[in-house]
Amino acid sequence: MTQKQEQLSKNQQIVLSIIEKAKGPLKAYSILYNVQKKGIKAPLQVYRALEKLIEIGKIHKIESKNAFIVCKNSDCEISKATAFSICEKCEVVDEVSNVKLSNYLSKFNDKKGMKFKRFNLEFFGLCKRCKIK
Amino acid sequence: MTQKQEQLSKNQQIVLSIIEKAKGPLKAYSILYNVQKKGIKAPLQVYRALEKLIEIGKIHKIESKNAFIVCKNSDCEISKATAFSICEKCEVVDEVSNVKLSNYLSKFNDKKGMKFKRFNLEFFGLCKRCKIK
DNA sequence: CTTAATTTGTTATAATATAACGTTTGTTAT
DNA sequence: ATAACAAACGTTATATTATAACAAATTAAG
Repeated sequence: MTQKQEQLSKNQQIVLSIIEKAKGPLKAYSILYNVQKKGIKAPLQVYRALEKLIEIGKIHKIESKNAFIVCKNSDCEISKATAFSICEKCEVVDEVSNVKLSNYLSKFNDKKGMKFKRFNLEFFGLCKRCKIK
Repeated sequence: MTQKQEQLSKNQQIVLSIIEKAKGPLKAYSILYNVQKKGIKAPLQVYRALEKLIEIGKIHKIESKNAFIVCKNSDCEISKATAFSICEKCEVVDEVSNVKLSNYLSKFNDKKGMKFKRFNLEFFGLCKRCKIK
Protein backbone atom coordinates (compact mmCIF):
# COMPACT_ATOMS: atom_id res chain seq x y z
CA MET A 1 0.00 0.00 0.00
CA THR A 2 1.99 2.88 -1.37
CA GLN A 3 1.92 6.30 0.22
CA LYS A 4 0.44 7.86 -2.90
CA GLN A 5 -1.95 10.01 -0.87
CA GLU A 6 -0.88 13.62 -1.05
CA GLN A 7 -0.06 15.09 2.31
CA LEU A 8 -1.98 18.30 2.73
CA SER A 9 -0.69 21.17 4.79
CA LYS A 10 -2.71 22.68 7.58
CA ASN A 11 -4.22 25.52 5.56
CA GLN A 12 -4.87 23.24 2.65
CA GLN A 13 -6.78 20.85 4.92
CA ILE A 14 -8.82 23.65 6.42
CA VAL A 15 -9.78 25.07 3.05
CA LEU A 16 -10.52 21.67 1.58
CA SER A 17 -12.75 20.67 4.45
CA ILE A 18 -14.85 23.81 4.04
CA ILE A 19 -15.27 23.12 0.34
CA GLU A 20 -16.12 19.49 0.99
CA LYS A 21 -18.83 20.43 3.44
CA ALA A 22 -20.42 22.92 1.07
CA LYS A 23 -23.37 21.90 -1.03
CA GLY A 24 -22.13 23.84 -3.99
CA PRO A 25 -19.29 25.96 -5.24
CA LEU A 26 -17.80 28.45 -2.81
CA LYS A 27 -16.21 31.79 -3.55
CA ALA A 28 -12.75 32.54 -2.25
CA TYR A 29 -13.85 35.28 0.11
CA SER A 30 -16.72 33.22 1.39
CA ILE A 31 -14.18 30.55 2.22
CA LEU A 32 -12.08 33.20 3.92
CA TYR A 33 -14.94 34.28 6.17
CA ASN A 34 -15.60 30.66 7.02
CA VAL A 35 -12.06 29.91 8.08
CA GLN A 36 -11.20 33.03 10.00
CA LYS A 37 -12.04 31.33 13.26
CA LYS A 38 -9.44 28.73 12.35
CA GLY A 39 -6.65 31.26 12.08
CA ILE A 40 -6.59 31.97 8.39
CA LYS A 41 -6.69 35.72 8.14
CA ALA A 42 -5.71 36.81 4.68
CA PRO A 43 -6.99 36.21 1.15
CA LEU A 44 -3.61 35.03 0.04
CA GLN A 45 -3.66 32.15 2.46
CA VAL A 46 -6.90 31.00 0.92
CA TYR A 47 -5.76 31.53 -2.64
CA ARG A 48 -2.56 29.63 -2.05
CA ALA A 49 -4.42 26.69 -0.64
CA LEU A 50 -6.89 26.79 -3.51
CA GLU A 51 -4.08 26.81 -6.03
CA LYS A 52 -2.52 23.74 -4.54
CA LEU A 53 -5.81 21.90 -4.17
CA ILE A 54 -6.59 22.54 -7.82
CA GLU A 55 -3.13 21.39 -8.82
CA ILE A 56 -3.55 18.03 -7.10
CA GLY A 57 -7.09 17.60 -8.36
CA LYS A 58 -8.96 17.84 -5.07
CA ILE A 59 -11.05 20.74 -6.23
CA HIS A 60 -11.99 22.52 -9.44
CA LYS A 61 -12.62 26.11 -10.31
CA ILE A 62 -15.90 26.96 -11.96
CA GLU A 63 -14.57 29.66 -14.22
CA SER A 64 -17.87 31.26 -15.09
CA LYS A 65 -18.62 31.74 -11.41
CA ASN A 66 -15.18 32.31 -9.91
CA ALA A 67 -16.03 29.63 -7.43
CA PHE A 68 -14.51 26.41 -6.20
CA ILE A 69 -16.05 22.98 -5.87
CA VAL A 70 -14.82 19.66 -4.57
CA CYS A 71 -13.92 17.04 -7.15
CA LYS A 72 -16.34 14.15 -7.27
CA ASN A 73 -14.27 11.79 -9.42
CA SER A 74 -12.24 9.85 -6.86
CA ASP A 75 -9.68 12.59 -6.41
CA CYS A 76 -9.97 13.34 -10.07
CA GLU A 77 -7.31 11.57 -11.98
CA ILE A 78 -9.09 13.34 -14.77
CA SER A 79 -8.76 16.82 -13.39
CA LYS A 80 -7.40 17.76 -16.77
CA ALA A 81 -10.70 16.91 -18.32
CA THR A 82 -13.44 18.68 -16.45
CA ALA A 83 -17.08 19.23 -17.27
CA PHE A 84 -19.82 20.83 -15.25
CA SER A 85 -23.53 21.44 -15.51
CA ILE A 86 -24.77 24.73 -14.18
CA CYS A 87 -28.40 25.62 -13.60
CA GLU A 88 -28.99 29.19 -14.69
CA LYS A 89 -31.86 29.60 -12.26
CA CYS A 90 -30.95 27.97 -8.95
CA GLU A 91 -27.23 28.04 -9.70
CA VAL A 92 -26.72 24.44 -8.68
CA VAL A 93 -23.53 23.00 -10.12
CA ASP A 94 -22.70 19.37 -10.77
CA GLU A 95 -19.66 17.71 -12.14
CA VAL A 96 -20.48 15.80 -15.29
CA SER A 97 -18.80 12.42 -15.20
CA ASN A 98 -19.23 10.82 -18.56
CA VAL A 99 -16.52 8.60 -19.93
CA LYS A 100 -17.65 8.91 -23.53
CA LEU A 101 -17.72 12.67 -23.35
CA SER A 102 -14.37 12.77 -21.63
CA ASN A 103 -12.81 10.45 -24.21
CA TYR A 104 -14.35 12.30 -27.09
CA LEU A 105 -12.98 15.62 -25.93
CA SER A 106 -9.61 14.28 -24.85
CA LYS A 107 -9.10 12.88 -28.32
CA PHE A 108 -10.38 15.95 -30.07
CA ASN A 109 -7.83 17.51 -32.38
CA ASP A 110 -7.74 21.00 -33.66
CA LYS A 111 -7.54 21.74 -37.35
CA LYS A 112 -4.56 23.93 -36.63
CA GLY A 113 -2.36 21.20 -35.31
CA MET A 114 -2.77 22.03 -31.69
CA LYS A 115 -2.66 19.09 -29.32
CA PHE A 116 -4.74 19.59 -26.22
CA LYS A 117 -3.58 18.60 -22.77
CA ARG A 118 -6.54 19.79 -20.85
CA PHE A 119 -10.04 21.13 -21.23
CA ASN A 120 -12.81 22.63 -19.21
CA LEU A 121 -16.42 22.48 -20.28
CA GLU A 122 -19.33 24.29 -18.69
CA PHE A 123 -22.90 23.47 -19.67
CA PHE A 124 -25.72 25.85 -18.83
CA GLY A 125 -29.42 25.17 -18.64
CA LEU A 126 -32.23 24.47 -16.25
CA CYS A 127 -31.96 21.63 -13.81
CA LYS A 128 -34.77 19.13 -13.39
CA ARG A 129 -36.32 20.96 -10.47
CA CYS A 130 -36.19 24.37 -12.08
CA LYS A 131 -37.65 23.06 -15.33
CA ILE A 132 -40.78 21.94 -13.51
CA LYS A 133 -41.37 25.17 -11.62
CA MET B 1 -33.10 42.01 -47.62
CA THR B 2 -34.39 42.23 -44.10
CA GLN B 3 -32.89 44.62 -41.55
CA LYS B 4 -31.75 41.78 -39.32
CA GLN B 5 -28.45 43.54 -38.58
CA GLU B 6 -28.43 44.72 -34.99
CA GLN B 7 -27.98 48.45 -34.67
CA LEU B 8 -25.12 49.11 -32.34
CA SER B 9 -24.96 52.19 -30.17
CA LYS B 10 -21.97 54.50 -30.21
CA ASN B 11 -20.15 52.97 -27.27
CA GLN B 12 -20.92 49.48 -28.47
CA GLN B 13 -19.41 50.31 -31.86
CA ILE B 14 -16.31 51.80 -30.30
CA VAL B 15 -15.73 48.81 -28.06
CA LEU B 16 -16.44 46.32 -30.80
CA SER B 17 -14.05 47.97 -33.21
CA ILE B 18 -11.22 47.79 -30.68
CA ILE B 19 -11.87 44.10 -30.11
CA GLU B 20 -12.07 43.46 -33.85
CA LYS B 21 -8.73 45.10 -34.44
CA ALA B 22 -7.01 43.13 -31.70
CA LYS B 23 -5.04 40.03 -32.55
CA GLY B 24 -6.25 38.23 -29.46
CA PRO B 25 -8.50 38.55 -26.48
CA LEU B 26 -8.58 41.90 -24.72
CA LYS B 27 -9.17 42.62 -21.07
CA ALA B 28 -11.84 45.09 -20.08
CA TYR B 29 -9.45 47.63 -18.63
CA SER B 30 -7.15 47.35 -21.59
CA ILE B 31 -10.14 48.17 -23.76
CA LEU B 32 -10.87 51.08 -21.47
CA TYR B 33 -7.38 52.55 -21.91
CA ASN B 34 -7.72 52.14 -25.65
CA VAL B 35 -10.98 53.99 -25.90
CA GLN B 36 -10.38 56.86 -23.55
CA LYS B 37 -9.39 59.10 -26.42
CA LYS B 38 -12.80 58.37 -27.90
CA GLY B 39 -14.66 59.67 -24.91
CA ILE B 40 -15.32 56.54 -22.94
CA LYS B 41 -14.11 57.31 -19.47
CA ALA B 42 -15.43 54.75 -17.03
CA PRO B 43 -15.25 50.97 -16.63
CA LEU B 44 -19.01 50.69 -16.60
CA GLN B 45 -19.29 52.12 -20.06
CA VAL B 46 -17.00 49.38 -21.29
CA TYR B 47 -18.67 46.62 -19.31
CA ARG B 48 -22.09 47.67 -20.52
CA ALA B 49 -20.98 47.57 -24.11
CA LEU B 50 -19.32 44.21 -23.58
CA GLU B 51 -22.47 42.80 -22.04
CA LYS B 52 -24.54 43.81 -25.02
CA LEU B 53 -21.99 42.62 -27.56
CA ILE B 54 -21.89 39.22 -25.88
CA GLU B 55 -25.67 39.09 -25.80
CA ILE B 56 -25.94 39.60 -29.54
CA GLY B 57 -23.07 37.24 -30.29
CA LYS B 58 -20.55 39.71 -31.64
CA ILE B 59 -17.96 38.79 -29.05
CA HIS B 60 -17.26 36.06 -26.53
CA LYS B 61 -15.76 36.04 -23.10
CA ILE B 62 -12.82 33.75 -22.49
CA GLU B 63 -13.72 32.84 -18.94
CA SER B 64 -10.36 31.47 -17.91
CA LYS B 65 -8.71 34.72 -18.92
CA ASN B 66 -11.37 37.30 -18.17
CA ALA B 67 -10.87 38.57 -21.66
CA PHE B 68 -13.00 39.27 -24.67
CA ILE B 69 -12.57 38.18 -28.26
CA VAL B 70 -14.43 38.84 -31.46
CA CYS B 71 -16.65 36.07 -32.76
CA LYS B 72 -15.36 34.42 -35.90
CA ASN B 73 -18.45 32.45 -36.81
CA SER B 74 -20.36 34.86 -39.04
CA ASP B 75 -21.81 36.83 -36.18
CA CYS B 76 -22.13 33.63 -34.27
CA GLU B 77 -25.58 32.24 -34.60
CA ILE B 78 -24.02 29.60 -32.42
CA SER B 79 -22.88 31.90 -29.66
CA LYS B 80 -24.60 29.51 -27.32
CA ALA B 81 -22.14 26.84 -28.28
CA THR B 82 -18.65 28.19 -27.92
CA ALA B 83 -15.31 26.46 -27.95
CA PHE B 84 -11.82 27.88 -27.80
CA SER B 85 -8.27 26.67 -27.98
CA ILE B 86 -5.80 28.39 -25.71
CA CYS B 87 -2.04 28.04 -25.90
CA GLU B 88 -0.62 27.82 -22.41
CA LYS B 89 2.68 29.27 -23.52
CA CYS B 90 2.07 32.10 -25.94
CA GLU B 91 -1.51 32.58 -24.80
CA VAL B 92 -2.87 32.71 -28.32
CA VAL B 93 -6.60 32.00 -28.42
CA ASP B 94 -8.62 30.69 -31.31
CA GLU B 95 -12.25 29.93 -31.70
CA VAL B 96 -12.77 26.27 -32.52
CA SER B 97 -15.36 25.96 -35.27
CA ASN B 98 -16.20 22.33 -35.65
CA VAL B 99 -19.71 21.33 -36.61
CA LYS B 100 -19.37 17.79 -35.33
CA LEU B 101 -18.10 18.95 -31.97
CA SER B 102 -20.77 21.57 -31.74
CA ASN B 103 -23.50 19.08 -32.61
CA TYR B 104 -22.16 16.47 -30.26
CA LEU B 105 -22.13 18.87 -27.34
CA SER B 106 -25.42 20.53 -28.20
CA LYS B 107 -27.11 17.14 -28.14
CA PHE B 108 -25.36 15.99 -25.03
CA ASN B 109 -27.74 15.09 -22.23
CA ASP B 110 -27.04 14.90 -18.57
CA LYS B 111 -27.82 11.80 -16.59
CA LYS B 112 -29.75 13.98 -14.18
CA GLY B 113 -32.31 15.11 -16.68
CA MET B 114 -30.88 18.51 -17.24
CA LYS B 115 -31.35 19.91 -20.71
CA PHE B 116 -28.59 22.23 -21.78
CA LYS B 117 -29.20 25.45 -23.63
CA ARG B 118 -25.67 26.60 -23.86
CA PHE B 119 -22.11 25.53 -23.30
CA ASN B 120 -18.61 26.94 -23.22
CA LEU B 121 -15.56 24.79 -23.80
CA GLU B 122 -11.96 25.83 -23.33
CA PHE B 123 -9.14 23.62 -24.55
CA PHE B 124 -5.60 24.16 -23.30
CA GLY B 125 -2.35 22.99 -24.79
CA LEU B 126 0.54 24.12 -26.90
CA CYS B 127 -0.06 25.66 -30.27
CA LYS B 128 1.85 24.49 -33.33
CA ARG B 129 4.50 27.17 -33.02
CA CYS B 130 5.10 26.65 -29.31
CA LYS B 131 5.31 22.87 -29.73
CA ILE B 132 8.25 23.28 -32.09
CA LYS B 133 10.22 25.70 -29.95
C1' DC C 1 -46.01 63.94 -29.81
C1' DT C 2 -45.41 61.19 -25.88
C1' DT C 3 -44.53 57.20 -23.54
C1' DA C 4 -41.46 53.50 -22.81
C1' DA C 5 -37.15 51.46 -23.28
C1' DT C 6 -32.39 51.77 -23.93
C1' DT C 7 -28.19 53.93 -23.56
C1' DT C 8 -25.27 57.20 -21.46
C1' DG C 9 -22.40 59.61 -17.95
C1' DT C 10 -20.64 59.74 -13.39
C1' DT C 11 -19.16 58.67 -8.73
C1' DA C 12 -18.39 55.37 -5.64
C1' DT C 13 -17.47 50.91 -4.13
C1' DA C 14 -17.60 45.80 -4.18
C1' DA C 15 -15.42 41.53 -5.39
C1' DT C 16 -11.60 38.92 -7.03
C1' DA C 17 -6.72 38.16 -7.09
C1' DT C 18 -1.59 38.84 -6.78
C1' DA C 19 3.18 41.12 -5.50
C1' DA C 20 6.76 41.27 -2.41
C1' DC C 21 8.98 40.26 1.72
C1' DG C 22 10.82 37.65 5.39
C1' DT C 23 9.93 33.56 8.45
C1' DT C 24 8.84 28.88 9.51
C1' DT C 25 8.25 24.17 8.56
C1' DG C 26 9.11 19.88 6.13
C1' DT C 27 12.11 16.75 3.20
C1' DT C 28 16.20 14.72 1.45
C1' DA C 29 20.85 13.45 1.22
C1' DT C 30 24.77 12.96 3.44
C1' DA D 1 21.64 14.84 13.26
C1' DT D 2 22.36 18.50 10.24
C1' DA D 3 23.01 21.04 6.15
C1' DA D 4 20.69 22.30 2.05
C1' DC D 5 16.73 22.91 -0.30
C1' DA D 6 11.84 23.23 -1.24
C1' DA D 7 7.27 24.18 0.30
C1' DA D 8 4.17 26.51 3.09
C1' DC D 9 3.17 30.39 6.08
C1' DG D 10 2.03 35.16 7.72
C1' DT D 11 1.54 39.87 6.69
C1' DT D 12 0.91 44.27 4.42
C1' DA D 13 -0.12 46.45 0.55
C1' DT D 14 -1.99 46.83 -3.87
C1' DA D 15 -3.61 45.34 -8.48
C1' DT D 16 -7.35 43.76 -11.22
C1' DT D 17 -12.02 42.81 -12.39
C1' DA D 18 -16.76 44.09 -11.95
C1' DT D 19 -21.17 46.20 -10.23
C1' DA D 20 -24.48 49.53 -7.55
C1' DA D 21 -27.07 53.54 -7.73
C1' DC D 22 -28.91 57.53 -9.77
C1' DA D 23 -29.92 61.10 -13.01
C1' DA D 24 -29.73 62.75 -17.81
C1' DA D 25 -29.88 62.00 -22.74
C1' DT D 26 -31.15 59.43 -26.71
C1' DT D 27 -33.85 56.28 -29.46
C1' DA D 28 -37.89 53.35 -30.80
C1' DA D 29 -42.77 52.56 -31.01
C1' DG D 30 -47.58 53.60 -30.64
